[in-house]
Amino acid sequence: MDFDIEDFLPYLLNRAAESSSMSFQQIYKTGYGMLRTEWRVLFHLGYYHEMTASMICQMADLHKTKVSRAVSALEAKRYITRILQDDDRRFARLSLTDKGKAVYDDLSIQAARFHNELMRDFTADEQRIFIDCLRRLRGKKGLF
Amino acid sequence: MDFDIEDFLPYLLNRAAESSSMSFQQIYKTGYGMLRTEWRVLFHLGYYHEMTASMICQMADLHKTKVSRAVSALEAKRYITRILQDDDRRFARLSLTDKGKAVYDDLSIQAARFHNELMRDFTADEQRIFIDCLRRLRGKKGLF
DNA sequence: CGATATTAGTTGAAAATGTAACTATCAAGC
DNA sequence: GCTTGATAGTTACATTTTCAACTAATATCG
Repeated sequence: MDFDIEDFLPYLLNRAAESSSMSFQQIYKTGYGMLRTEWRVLFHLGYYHEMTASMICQMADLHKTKVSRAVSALEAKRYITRILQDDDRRFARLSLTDKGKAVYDDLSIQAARFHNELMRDFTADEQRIFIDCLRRLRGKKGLF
Repeated sequence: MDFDIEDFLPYLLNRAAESSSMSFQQIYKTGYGMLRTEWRVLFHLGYYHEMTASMICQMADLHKTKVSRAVSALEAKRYITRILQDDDRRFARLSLTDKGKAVYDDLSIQAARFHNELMRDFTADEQRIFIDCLRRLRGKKGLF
């Protein structure tokens, strides 16, 4: 039950997350002037094709104000469009423009390469367990 | 080489990190009015007893401005003291006050409990591999 | 139908962070 | 000892994030 600073899970996770995110950030930041949240929104739309802002909030664990601002920024860059849903005009269906799709295509290839690069040092078993642990952890909330 | 959004490592790491950090944040935030960086600085000092700000920067992967501000905040709360080093007055040796030590003692117990709670669902093997992967990842930089 | 409650999303102000320029102290070379 | 160059840490300013209040549209209940 002793506290070992170097093994404290939230700390380890944060450092690993920051370290990997900062590296990859170079690509979408210098390449396309996007912030992390914008990249997140973009790849959700690239992957799931059409979503509302609140769906993105839920799936990506992002606050609605962050998504709202990211969506505005992406719209200003002409990477996405919003179309108000006719039967419920509170919703806006978001999707990528051709330009946004091209950016997604480029970045998703680089993301896959980056991911594989990060994983390269791990054995297949390690990779499987690692990813599995992360997924199981992701959903855990409100323990304390 | 396909891009699977749900397995993209930086994304998984970020969500797991955020999820666990937000939970634990409740404790030091509501209990002691600290921010995440302050908690990080505090536990480094509690664990390593005496450090300079730049040592903390290095070990905790924190920018010096963040540490500088956290140190000021902790000092204002009377959790730490700084003593200028006599032979090199650029350095300040940071250490916990009794009050700070008490806070650390409390929080480190809760941190250990929290950590174990998070780990509980994993087998011993999974835990070992998981932690090991995180540690190995933490150091990786500048791949891209 | 009309009042109230929800839900989607936006906006403004305050807090936090990142960047870059700064001060202060020490080290090295001449 | 004086100039130049590092290093520790701070501060000012711009960007980003967070929090709370807000608008607009729909749902619910009498």
